[in-house]
Amino acid sequence: MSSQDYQRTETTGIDDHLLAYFQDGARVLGLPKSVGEIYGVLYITPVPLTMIDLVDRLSISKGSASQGLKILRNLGAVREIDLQNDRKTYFQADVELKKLVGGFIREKVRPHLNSGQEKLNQLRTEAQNIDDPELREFYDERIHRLERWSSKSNLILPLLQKFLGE
Amino acid sequence: MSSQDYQRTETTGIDDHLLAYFQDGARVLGLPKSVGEIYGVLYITPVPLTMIDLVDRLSISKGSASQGLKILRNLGAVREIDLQNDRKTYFQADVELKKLVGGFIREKVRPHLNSGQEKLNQLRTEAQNIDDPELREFYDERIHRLERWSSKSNLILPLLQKFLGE
DNA sequence: TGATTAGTTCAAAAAAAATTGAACTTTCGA
DNA sequence: TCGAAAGTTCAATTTTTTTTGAACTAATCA
Repeated sequence: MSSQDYQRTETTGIDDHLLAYFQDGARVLGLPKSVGEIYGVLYITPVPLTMIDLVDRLSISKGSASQGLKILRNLGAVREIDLQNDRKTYFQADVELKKLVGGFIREKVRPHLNSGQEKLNQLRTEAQNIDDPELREFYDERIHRLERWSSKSNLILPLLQKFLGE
Repeated sequence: MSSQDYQRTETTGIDDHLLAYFQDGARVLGLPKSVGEIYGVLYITPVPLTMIDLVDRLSISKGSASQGLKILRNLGAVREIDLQNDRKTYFQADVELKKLVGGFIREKVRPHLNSGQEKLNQLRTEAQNIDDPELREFYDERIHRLERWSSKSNLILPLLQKFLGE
């Protein structure tokens, strides 16, 4: 069964609502709407689809589809399928959220946490150069709070990942 | 000690890096940069500040400051202080992250989860109208996965809140 | 009361982010 | 080896979000 053969029938109402669901989901994660839509269509389609299928179905440009699929692949939300005797690449949603959660943490959360930690280190160094002891102490305390928060987040991420990834 | 009296001295380097830190933090939470900056300045200033102090310090418009403070107040990230014999309202950062985390979940996360759950209910209803039994089963299974995910998120939010709110 | 300052609101401008589409590369088949 | 289809890239455009600034309300004081 190829992506052309699969005919959709009475599912238009569902599809609209499903797309809205995934558009919203993308927003929450800070991803472009189109990325949510692409994942949505793949999620609800029983057969793998090509990029062109997505372009047709969603009326988006090849550029968007290509970019969106790249993002989804990097997140691990979408699987690539190469068939022999077929030049096209087919895509399928990874419905296990394990990978998606992991990918999101890896791509979107960790980098921010890490750069944040670096910035805190800089701040700590600079705070040492404050002459006024009272003010220095104040800064130290505030920076310390941020460091605690930062390490707490680092601590909780793997747990979150374990819990959410069924 | 009023907001005018408090003179900053050798903290310019720190302040730049601190602002960068909070700008980034705002981005992560999907908030405007200026909101992060406002919170940042309040966070690192030992005395409460007025809106005009923030306008001056950050070179932003009154409109931005007013809007930003509104957002921060709604999140519970910032406290309002009214002094008698003083028409101005002073603002202070709530450095306990408890409230900020709570506010963020309440204002930004919950609404999405709730509207998502509504959308899922609709989807479930619509799926019942699919004639083809095989296709219906497929949709049912996929929707069920989303429901599981949704309730899992609902379950974890209070825990997250408890853990992160020192 | 009128002048002055604090603060809000919102339409318009500016900035940022997403999307398009055309030019390009690669791959396969005839 | 050529042509056609798949897929990528990126400058230009469109859309969305944020910020500004001017007009407004409200409160204080002389």
